[in-house]
Amino acid sequence: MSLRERKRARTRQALVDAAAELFESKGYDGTTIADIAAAAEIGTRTFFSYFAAKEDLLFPEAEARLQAALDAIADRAPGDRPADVLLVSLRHVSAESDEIVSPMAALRLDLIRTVPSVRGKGLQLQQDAQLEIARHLAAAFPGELDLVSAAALTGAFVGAVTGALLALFAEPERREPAALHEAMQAAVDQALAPWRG
Amino acid sequence: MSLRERKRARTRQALVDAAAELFESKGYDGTTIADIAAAAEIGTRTFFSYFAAKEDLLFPEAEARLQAALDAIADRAPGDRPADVLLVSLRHVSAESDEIVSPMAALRLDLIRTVPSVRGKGLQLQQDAQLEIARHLAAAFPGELDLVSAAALTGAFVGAVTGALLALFAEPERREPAALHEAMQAAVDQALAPWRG
DNA sequence: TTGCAATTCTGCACTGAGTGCGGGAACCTG
DNA sequence: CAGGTTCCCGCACTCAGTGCAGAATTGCAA
Repeated sequence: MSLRERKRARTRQALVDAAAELFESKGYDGTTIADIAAAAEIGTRTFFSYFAAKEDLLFPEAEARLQAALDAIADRAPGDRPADVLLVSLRHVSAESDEIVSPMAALRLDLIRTVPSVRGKGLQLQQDAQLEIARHLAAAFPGELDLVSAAALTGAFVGAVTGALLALFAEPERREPAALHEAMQAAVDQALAPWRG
Repeated sequence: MSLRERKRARTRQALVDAAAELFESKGYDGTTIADIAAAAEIGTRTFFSYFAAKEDLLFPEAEARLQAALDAIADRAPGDRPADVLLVSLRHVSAESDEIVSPMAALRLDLIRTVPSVRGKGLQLQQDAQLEIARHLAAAFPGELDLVSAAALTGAFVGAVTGALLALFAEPERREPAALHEAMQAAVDQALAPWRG
Protein backbone atom coordinates (compact mmCIF):
# COMPACT_ATOMS: atom_id res chain seq x y z
CA MET A 1 0.00 0.00 0.00
CA SER A 2 1.62 3.19 -1.16
CA LEU A 3 1.81 6.43 0.74
CA ARG A 4 -0.78 7.90 -1.61
CA GLU A 5 -3.26 5.17 -0.82
CA ARG A 6 -2.64 5.42 2.90
CA LYS A 7 -3.11 9.17 2.95
CA ARG A 8 -6.23 8.88 0.90
CA ALA A 9 -7.73 6.28 3.22
CA ARG A 10 -6.85 8.40 6.22
CA THR A 11 -8.42 11.50 4.71
CA ARG A 12 -11.53 9.57 3.82
CA GLN A 13 -11.87 8.34 7.37
CA ALA A 14 -11.23 11.84 8.67
CA LEU A 15 -14.11 13.09 6.55
CA VAL A 16 -16.45 10.42 7.89
CA ASP A 17 -15.43 11.13 11.48
CA ALA A 18 -15.67 14.87 11.09
CA ALA A 19 -19.08 14.52 9.48
CA ALA A 20 -20.35 12.28 12.28
CA GLU A 21 -19.28 14.78 14.87
CA LEU A 22 -20.68 17.77 13.04
CA PHE A 23 -23.97 16.08 12.19
CA GLU A 24 -24.30 15.18 15.85
CA SER A 25 -23.69 18.68 17.10
CA LYS A 26 -25.13 20.92 14.41
CA GLY A 27 -27.56 18.60 12.67
CA TYR A 28 -27.39 17.30 9.10
CA ASP A 29 -28.88 20.32 7.38
CA GLY A 30 -27.04 22.66 9.66
CA THR A 31 -23.72 21.23 8.52
CA THR A 32 -22.32 22.34 5.18
CA ILE A 33 -19.84 20.44 3.10
CA ALA A 34 -17.48 23.34 3.60
CA ASP A 35 -17.69 22.72 7.36
CA ILE A 36 -16.87 19.05 6.94
CA ALA A 37 -14.01 19.68 4.54
CA ALA A 38 -12.55 22.30 6.85
CA ALA A 39 -12.78 19.96 9.84
CA ALA A 40 -10.94 17.29 7.87
CA GLU A 41 -8.45 19.90 6.68
CA ILE A 42 -9.02 19.62 2.98
CA GLY A 43 -10.39 22.06 0.44
CA THR A 44 -14.11 22.17 -0.19
CA ARG A 45 -13.60 21.23 -3.81
CA THR A 46 -11.59 18.18 -2.84
CA PHE A 47 -14.45 16.74 -0.83
CA PHE A 48 -16.13 15.70 -4.05
CA SER A 49 -13.20 13.54 -5.06
CA TYR A 50 -13.87 11.43 -1.97
CA PHE A 51 -17.68 11.39 -1.89
CA ALA A 52 -19.99 12.20 -4.73
CA ALA A 53 -22.60 13.72 -2.42
CA LYS A 54 -23.23 14.66 1.18
CA GLU A 55 -25.44 11.63 1.87
CA ASP A 56 -22.69 9.22 0.88
CA LEU A 57 -20.86 10.10 4.07
CA LEU A 58 -23.50 8.12 5.95
CA PHE A 59 -22.93 4.90 4.01
CA PRO A 60 -19.17 4.56 3.80
CA GLU A 61 -19.10 0.76 4.10
CA ALA A 62 -22.01 -0.09 1.82
CA GLU A 63 -19.90 -2.19 -0.51
CA ALA A 64 -18.44 -4.23 2.31
CA ARG A 65 -21.91 -5.04 3.63
CA LEU A 66 -23.05 -6.24 0.25
CA GLN A 67 -19.91 -8.29 -0.14
CA ALA A 68 -20.62 -9.98 3.19
CA ALA A 69 -24.02 -11.00 1.90
CA LEU A 70 -22.59 -12.32 -1.35
CA ASP A 71 -19.94 -14.27 0.52
CA ALA A 72 -22.64 -15.91 2.60
CA ILE A 73 -24.31 -17.06 -0.60
CA ALA A 74 -21.06 -18.41 -1.95
CA ASP A 75 -20.34 -20.30 1.28
CA ARG A 76 -23.75 -21.95 1.48
CA ALA A 77 -24.18 -25.48 2.79
CA PRO A 78 -24.87 -28.17 0.17
CA GLY A 79 -28.47 -28.91 1.11
CA ASP A 80 -29.62 -25.32 1.69
CA ARG A 81 -32.72 -23.99 -0.01
CA PRO A 82 -32.70 -20.44 -1.46
CA ALA A 83 -34.67 -19.12 1.50
CA ASP A 84 -32.15 -20.64 3.93
CA VAL A 85 -29.32 -18.97 2.10
CA LEU A 86 -31.00 -15.60 2.43
CA LEU A 87 -31.48 -16.15 6.14
CA VAL A 88 -27.83 -16.89 6.69
CA SER A 89 -26.95 -13.96 4.49
CA LEU A 90 -29.04 -11.58 6.53
CA ARG A 91 -27.43 -12.89 9.69
CA HIS A 92 -23.99 -12.17 8.28
CA VAL A 93 -24.90 -8.63 7.30
CA SER A 94 -26.46 -7.73 10.62
CA ALA A 95 -23.53 -9.32 12.47
CA GLU A 96 -21.20 -7.22 10.35
CA SER A 97 -23.00 -4.03 11.21
CA ASP A 98 -23.41 -4.84 14.89
CA GLU A 99 -19.77 -5.66 15.31
CA ILE A 100 -18.48 -2.37 14.12
CA VAL A 101 -20.22 -0.04 16.49
CA SER A 102 -19.17 2.98 14.55
CA PRO A 103 -20.39 6.37 15.73
CA MET A 104 -22.18 6.49 12.42
CA ALA A 105 -24.52 3.56 13.10
CA ALA A 106 -26.95 5.19 15.52
CA LEU A 107 -26.66 8.52 13.80
CA ARG A 108 -27.44 6.99 10.44
CA LEU A 109 -30.61 5.36 11.72
CA ASP A 110 -31.77 8.69 13.01
CA LEU A 111 -30.98 10.59 9.83
CA ILE A 112 -32.65 7.96 7.67
CA ARG A 113 -35.84 8.65 9.55
CA THR A 114 -35.63 12.41 9.47
CA VAL A 115 -33.74 13.54 6.37
CA PRO A 116 -35.40 12.69 3.04
CA SER A 117 -32.26 12.71 0.94
CA VAL A 118 -30.58 10.30 3.33
CA ARG A 119 -33.56 7.99 3.30
CA GLY A 120 -33.64 8.07 -0.47
CA LYS A 121 -29.97 7.22 -0.69
CA GLY A 122 -30.37 4.36 1.76
CA LEU A 123 -33.27 2.89 -0.15
CA GLN A 124 -31.36 3.08 -3.40
CA LEU A 125 -28.38 1.31 -1.92
CA GLN A 126 -30.69 -1.32 -0.53
CA GLN A 127 -32.35 -1.89 -3.87
CA ASP A 128 -29.06 -2.09 -5.72
CA ALA A 129 -27.83 -4.61 -3.17
CA GLN A 130 -31.04 -6.61 -3.56
CA LEU A 131 -30.57 -6.95 -7.27
CA GLU A 132 -26.99 -8.02 -6.88
CA ILE A 133 -27.96 -10.59 -4.26
CA ALA A 134 -30.69 -11.86 -6.55
CA ARG A 135 -28.17 -12.27 -9.35
CA HIS A 136 -25.89 -14.38 -7.19
CA LEU A 137 -28.80 -16.33 -5.77
CA ALA A 138 -30.06 -17.16 -9.24
CA ALA A 139 -26.56 -18.21 -10.23
CA ALA A 140 -26.33 -20.41 -7.14
CA PHE A 141 -29.50 -22.28 -8.05
CA PRO A 142 -29.39 -22.69 -11.81
CA GLY A 143 -32.40 -24.36 -13.34
CA GLU A 144 -34.38 -23.78 -10.17
CA LEU A 145 -34.41 -19.98 -9.89
CA ASP A 146 -34.39 -17.54 -12.76
CA LEU A 147 -33.41 -13.93 -12.16
CA VAL A 148 -36.97 -12.66 -11.78
CA SER A 149 -37.90 -15.32 -9.24
CA ALA A 150 -34.73 -14.76 -7.29
CA ALA A 151 -35.37 -11.02 -7.26
CA ALA A 152 -38.94 -11.57 -6.10
CA LEU A 153 -37.78 -13.80 -3.28
CA THR A 154 -35.04 -11.41 -2.26
CA GLY A 155 -37.40 -8.47 -2.48
CA ALA A 156 -39.99 -10.19 -0.33
CA PHE A 157 -37.37 -11.07 2.23
CA VAL A 158 -35.80 -7.63 2.44
CA GLY A 159 -39.17 -5.92 2.13
CA ALA A 160 -40.56 -7.84 5.07
CA VAL A 161 -37.63 -7.05 7.33
CA THR A 162 -37.55 -3.40 6.29
CA GLY A 163 -41.30 -3.09 6.67
CA ALA A 164 -41.23 -4.53 10.15
CA LEU A 165 -38.45 -2.22 11.24
CA LEU A 166 -40.22 0.72 9.66
CA ALA A 167 -43.36 -0.01 11.63
CA LEU A 168 -41.35 -0.56 14.77
CA PHE A 169 -39.68 2.80 14.49
CA ALA A 170 -42.88 4.52 13.50
CA GLU A 171 -44.15 3.80 16.99
CA PRO A 172 -42.12 5.75 19.48
CA GLU A 173 -42.35 2.80 21.89
CA ARG A 174 -40.56 -0.55 22.13
CA ARG A 175 -37.27 0.13 20.49
CA GLU A 176 -35.16 -2.10 22.69
CA PRO A 177 -32.84 -4.56 20.96
CA ALA A 178 -34.99 -7.46 22.19
CA ALA A 179 -38.16 -6.23 20.51
CA LEU A 180 -36.12 -5.43 17.45
CA HIS A 181 -34.76 -8.93 17.18
CA GLU A 182 -38.15 -10.45 17.81
CA ALA A 183 -39.77 -8.31 15.14
CA MET A 184 -37.15 -9.28 12.60
CA GLN A 185 -37.64 -12.96 13.34
CA ALA A 186 -41.39 -12.62 12.97
CA ALA A 187 -40.95 -10.62 9.77
CA VAL A 188 -38.73 -13.26 8.23
CA ASP A 189 -41.23 -15.99 9.11
CA GLN A 190 -43.96 -13.87 7.63
CA ALA A 191 -42.02 -13.35 4.42
CA LEU A 192 -40.87 -16.89 3.89
CA ALA A 193 -44.05 -18.69 4.88
CA PRO A 194 -45.45 -18.80 1.31
CA TRP A 195 -42.21 -20.24 -0.04
CA ARG A 196 -42.15 -23.03 2.47
CA GLY A 197 -45.59 -24.25 1.57
CA MET B 1 -65.36 24.70 -6.45
CA SER B 2 -64.31 28.30 -6.37
CA LEU B 3 -62.50 30.15 -9.13
CA ARG B 4 -59.38 30.12 -7.03
CA GLU B 5 -59.42 26.34 -6.76
CA ARG B 6 -60.15 25.87 -10.45
CA LYS B 7 -57.35 28.15 -11.53
CA ARG B 8 -55.00 26.45 -9.14
CA ALA B 9 -55.85 22.99 -10.43
CA ARG B 10 -55.42 24.16 -14.00
CA THR B 11 -52.04 25.69 -13.28
CA ARG B 12 -50.95 22.53 -11.52
CA GLN B 13 -51.90 20.43 -14.51
CA ALA B 14 -50.19 22.88 -16.83
CA LEU B 15 -47.00 22.44 -14.83
CA VAL B 16 -47.21 18.65 -15.06
CA ASP B 17 -47.87 18.77 -18.80
CA ALA B 18 -45.14 21.28 -19.47
CA ALA B 19 -42.71 19.24 -17.43
CA ALA B 20 -43.58 16.03 -19.28
CA GLU B 21 -42.97 17.69 -22.60
CA LEU B 22 -39.73 19.34 -21.55
CA PHE B 23 -38.35 16.24 -19.86
CA GLU B 24 -39.10 14.33 -23.03
CA SER B 25 -37.37 16.78 -25.31
CA LYS B 26 -34.50 18.16 -23.22
CA GLY B 27 -34.07 15.45 -20.60
CA TYR B 28 -34.68 15.70 -16.88
CA ASP B 29 -31.36 17.27 -15.91
CA GLY B 30 -31.41 19.47 -18.97
CA THR B 31 -34.67 21.02 -17.89
CA THR B 32 -34.59 23.69 -15.22
CA ILE B 33 -37.45 24.65 -12.98
CA ALA B 34 -37.31 28.07 -14.57
CA ASP B 35 -38.00 26.42 -17.94
CA ILE B 36 -41.00 24.57 -16.59
CA ALA B 37 -42.43 27.60 -14.84
CA ALA B 38 -41.99 29.71 -17.96
CA ALA B 39 -43.74 27.08 -20.09
CA ALA B 40 -46.66 27.08 -17.68
CA GLU B 41 -46.60 30.88 -17.58
CA ILE B 42 -45.96 31.39 -13.91
CA GLY B 43 -43.02 32.89 -12.04
CA THR B 44 -40.17 30.65 -11.05
CA ARG B 45 -40.77 31.38 -7.42
CA THR B 46 -44.40 30.35 -7.69
CA PHE B 47 -43.48 26.88 -8.83
CA PHE B 48 -42.60 25.98 -5.28
CA SER B 49 -46.08 26.74 -4.05
CA TYR B 50 -47.34 23.94 -6.30
CA PHE B 51 -44.58 21.36 -5.91
CA ALA B 52 -42.02 21.19 -3.16
CA ALA B 53 -39.35 19.81 -5.46
CA LYS B 54 -38.62 18.99 -9.07
CA GLU B 55 -39.11 15.23 -8.59
CA ASP B 56 -42.63 15.72 -7.30
CA LEU B 57 -43.74 16.59 -10.81
CA LEU B 58 -43.32 12.93 -11.72
CA PHE B 59 -45.67 11.67 -9.00
CA PRO B 60 -48.66 13.99 -9.16
CA GLU B 61 -51.26 11.32 -8.35
CA ALA B 62 -49.43 9.53 -5.57
CA GLU B 63 -52.14 10.18 -3.01
CA ALA B 64 -54.90 8.92 -5.28
CA ARG B 65 -53.02 5.68 -5.88
CA LEU B 66 -52.63 5.11 -2.17
CA GLN B 67 -56.28 5.89 -1.62
CA ALA B 68 -57.26 3.27 -4.17
CA ALA B 69 -55.31 0.69 -2.21
CA LEU B 70 -56.88 1.74 1.08
CA ASP B 71 -60.36 1.61 -0.47
CA ALA B 72 -59.70 -1.93 -1.61
CA ILE B 73 -58.90 -2.86 1.97
CA ALA B 74 -62.07 -1.22 3.21
CA ASP B 75 -64.16 -3.04 0.60
CA ARG B 76 -62.76 -6.48 1.36
CA ALA B 77 -64.92 -9.59 1.21
CA PRO B 78 -65.96 -11.06 4.56
CA GLY B 79 -63.96 -14.26 4.39
CA ASP B 80 -60.74 -12.79 2.96
CA ARG B 81 -57.42 -13.44 4.60
CA PRO B 82 -54.90 -10.56 4.93
CA ALA B 83 -52.89 -11.88 2.00
CA ASP B 84 -56.03 -11.96 -0.15
CA VAL B 85 -56.79 -8.38 0.73
CA LEU B 86 -53.32 -7.30 -0.26
CA LEU B 87 -53.56 -9.16 -3.55
CA VAL B 88 -56.75 -7.34 -4.46
CA SER B 89 -55.36 -4.06 -3.20
CA LEU B 90 -52.23 -4.23 -5.30
CA ARG B 91 -54.27 -5.17 -8.31
CA HIS B 92 -56.38 -2.07 -7.84
CA VAL B 93 -53.32 0.11 -7.76
CA SER B 94 -51.83 -1.34 -10.92
CA ALA B 95 -55.22 -1.18 -12.65
CA GLU B 96 -55.47 2.47 -11.67
CA SER B 97 -52.10 3.27 -13.17
CA ASP B 98 -52.66 1.24 -16.34
CA GLU B 99 -55.99 2.82 -17.12
CA ILE B 100 -54.76 6.35 -17.11
CA VAL B 101 -52.17 6.21 -19.83
CA SER B 102 -50.83 9.62 -18.99
CA PRO B 103 -47.81 10.87 -20.89
CA MET B 104 -46.11 10.76 -17.53
CA ALA B 105 -46.42 6.99 -17.05
CA ALA B 106 -43.82 5.81 -19.53
CA LEU B 107 -41.62 8.79 -18.88
CA ARG B 108 -41.68 8.18 -15.17
CA LEU B 109 -40.62 4.58 -15.56
CA ASP B 110 -37.68 5.74 -17.59
CA LEU B 111 -36.62 8.48 -15.21
CA ILE B 112 -36.91 6.20 -12.20
CA ARG B 113 -34.31 3.99 -13.82
CA THR B 114 -31.95 6.73 -14.84
CA VAL B 115 -32.23 9.67 -12.44
CA PRO B 116 -31.21 8.94 -8.85
CA SER B 117 -33.25 11.68 -7.23
CA VAL B 118 -36.39 10.46 -8.99
CA ARG B 119 -35.73 6.90 -7.95
CA GLY B 120 -35.18 8.01 -4.37
CA LYS B 121 -38.42 9.93 -4.36
CA GLY B 122 -40.33 7.01 -5.79
CA LEU B 123 -38.97 4.62 -3.21
CA GLN B 124 -39.86 6.99 -0.41
CA LEU B 125 -43.41 7.35 -1.64
CA GLN B 126 -43.65 3.60 -1.92
CA GLN B 127 -42.42 3.09 1.61
CA ASP B 128 -44.75 5.70 3.03
CA ALA B 129 -47.65 4.08 1.21
CA GLN B 130 -46.61 0.68 2.56
CA LEU B 131 -46.75 1.87 6.12
CA GLU B 132 -50.14 3.43 5.61
CA ILE B 133 -51.47 0.26 4.00
CA ALA B 134 -50.07 -1.75 6.90
CA ARG B 135 -51.89 0.52 9.35
CA HIS B 136 -55.21 -0.06 7.63
CA LEU B 137 -54.55 -3.77 7.23
CA ALA B 138 -53.81 -4.12 10.92
CA ALA B 139 -56.97 -2.19 11.72
CA ALA B 140 -58.96 -4.48 9.42
CA PHE B 141 -57.77 -7.59 11.27
CA PRO B 142 -57.72 -6.60 14.93
CA GLY B 143 -56.47 -9.25 17.30
CA GLU B 144 -54.99 -11.17 14.39
CA LEU B 145 -52.46 -8.74 12.95
CA ASP B 146 -50.49 -6.18 14.90
CA LEU B 147 -48.89 -3.25 13.11
CA VAL B 148 -45.47 -4.83 12.86
CA SER B 149 -46.80 -8.07 11.36
CA ALA B 150 -48.97 -6.16 8.95
CA ALA B 151 -46.00 -4.07 7.89
CA ALA B 152 -43.89 -7.18 7.40
CA LEU B 153 -46.56 -8.78 5.25
CA THR B 154 -47.09 -5.64 3.21
CA GLY B 155 -43.36 -5.20 2.81
CA ALA B 156 -43.02 -8.76 1.58
CA PHE B 157 -45.73 -8.25 -1.05
CA VAL B 158 -44.49 -4.94 -2.31
CA GLY B 159 -40.90 -6.04 -2.08
CA ALA B 160 -41.59 -9.12 -4.17
CA VAL B 161 -43.34 -7.17 -6.90
CA THR B 162 -40.78 -4.40 -6.93
CA GLY B 163 -37.92 -6.86 -6.94
CA ALA B 164 -39.37 -8.78 -9.85
CA LEU B 165 -39.89 -5.62 -11.88
CA LEU B 166 -36.44 -4.39 -10.99
CA ALA B 167 -34.93 -7.59 -12.32
CA LEU B 168 -37.07 -7.36 -15.44
CA PHE B 169 -35.81 -3.89 -16.25
CA ALA B 170 -32.26 -4.72 -15.34
CA GLU B 171 -32.06 -6.72 -18.54
CA PRO B 172 -31.47 -4.15 -21.26
CA GLU B 173 -33.88 -5.68 -23.73
CA ARG B 174 -35.76 -3.40 -26.03
CA ARG B 175 -39.46 -4.17 -25.97
CA GLU B 176 -42.55 -2.84 -27.63
CA PRO B 177 -45.01 -1.20 -25.25
CA ALA B 178 -47.42 -4.10 -25.64
CA ALA B 179 -44.77 -6.73 -25.00
CA LEU B 180 -43.43 -4.72 -22.12
CA HIS B 181 -46.81 -4.54 -20.51
CA GLU B 182 -47.21 -8.27 -20.91
CA ALA B 183 -43.79 -8.96 -19.44
CA MET B 184 -44.56 -6.72 -16.46
CA GLN B 185 -47.83 -8.52 -15.86
CA ALA B 186 -46.05 -11.86 -16.00
CA ALA B 187 -43.37 -10.72 -13.58
CA VAL B 188 -45.98 -9.49 -11.09
CA ASP B 189 -47.87 -12.76 -11.33
CA GLN B 190 -44.65 -14.65 -10.83
CA ALA B 191 -43.77 -12.55 -7.79
CA LEU B 192 -47.15 -13.04 -6.18
CA ALA B 193 -47.57 -16.71 -7.11
CA PRO B 194 -46.31 -18.04 -3.77
CA TRP B 195 -49.21 -16.36 -1.97
CA ARG B 196 -51.81 -17.89 -4.22
CA GLY B 197 -50.89 -21.40 -3.24
C1' DT C 1 -70.41 48.65 -8.26
C1' DT C 2 -67.21 49.52 -4.69
C1' DG C 3 -64.31 48.81 -0.80
C1' DC C 4 -61.73 45.81 2.17
C1' DA C 5 -59.66 41.55 3.83
C1' DA C 6 -57.51 37.26 2.71
C1' DT C 7 -54.90 34.71 -0.56
C1' DT C 8 -51.87 34.15 -3.94
C1' DC C 9 -48.24 35.54 -7.14
C1' DT C 10 -43.74 37.00 -7.99
C1' DG C 11 -39.28 39.54 -8.08
C1' DC C 12 -35.12 39.93 -5.32
C1' DA C 13 -31.52 38.46 -2.69
C1' DC C 14 -29.49 34.70 -0.60
C1' DT C 15 -27.50 29.91 0.84
C1' DG C 16 -25.71 25.62 -0.31
C1' DA C 17 -24.87 21.52 -3.40
C1' DG C 18 -22.36 20.15 -7.11
C1' DT C 19 -19.31 20.80 -11.65
C1' DG C 20 -15.63 22.22 -15.15
C1' DC C 21 -11.34 24.04 -15.52
C1' DG C 22 -6.61 25.07 -14.86
C1' DG C 23 -2.52 25.91 -12.22
C1' DG C 24 0.21 24.19 -8.72
C1' DA C 25 1.67 20.73 -5.24
C1' DA C 26 2.68 16.00 -3.84
C1' DC C 27 3.97 11.51 -5.02
C1' DC C 28 6.22 7.83 -7.62
C1' DT C 29 9.71 5.87 -10.67
C1' DG C 30 14.08 5.44 -12.53
C1' DC D 1 17.01 14.45 -8.43
C1' DA D 2 14.57 14.85 -12.84
C1' DG D 3 10.46 13.13 -15.22
C1' DG D 4 5.86 12.18 -15.57
C1' DT D 5 1.63 11.16 -13.24
C1' DT D 6 -1.72 11.88 -10.05
C1' DC D 7 -4.04 14.56 -6.81
C1' DC D 8 -5.29 18.97 -4.48
C1' DC D 9 -7.83 23.07 -4.48
C1' DG D 10 -9.23 27.89 -5.67
C1' DC D 11 -12.27 30.20 -8.95
C1' DA D 12 -16.25 30.94 -11.38
C1' DC D 13 -20.42 29.03 -12.51
C1' DT D 14 -25.34 26.74 -12.66
C1' DC D 15 -29.24 25.37 -10.41
C1' DA D 16 -32.41 23.93 -6.50
C1' DG D 17 -34.69 25.76 -2.91
C1' DT D 18 -36.01 29.49 0.88
C1' DG D 19 -37.37 33.99 3.21
C1' DC D 20 -39.27 38.17 2.59
C1' DA D 21 -42.00 41.99 1.11
C1' DG D 22 -44.80 44.19 -2.10
C1' DA D 23 -48.03 43.79 -5.95
C1' DA D 24 -51.92 41.47 -7.95
C1' DT D 25 -55.98 38.68 -7.58
C1' DT D 26 -60.00 36.85 -5.51
C1' DG D 27 -63.85 36.51 -2.06
C1' DC D 28 -67.25 38.84 0.39
C1' DA D 29 -70.18 42.33 2.06
C1' DA D 30 -72.36 46.70 1.80
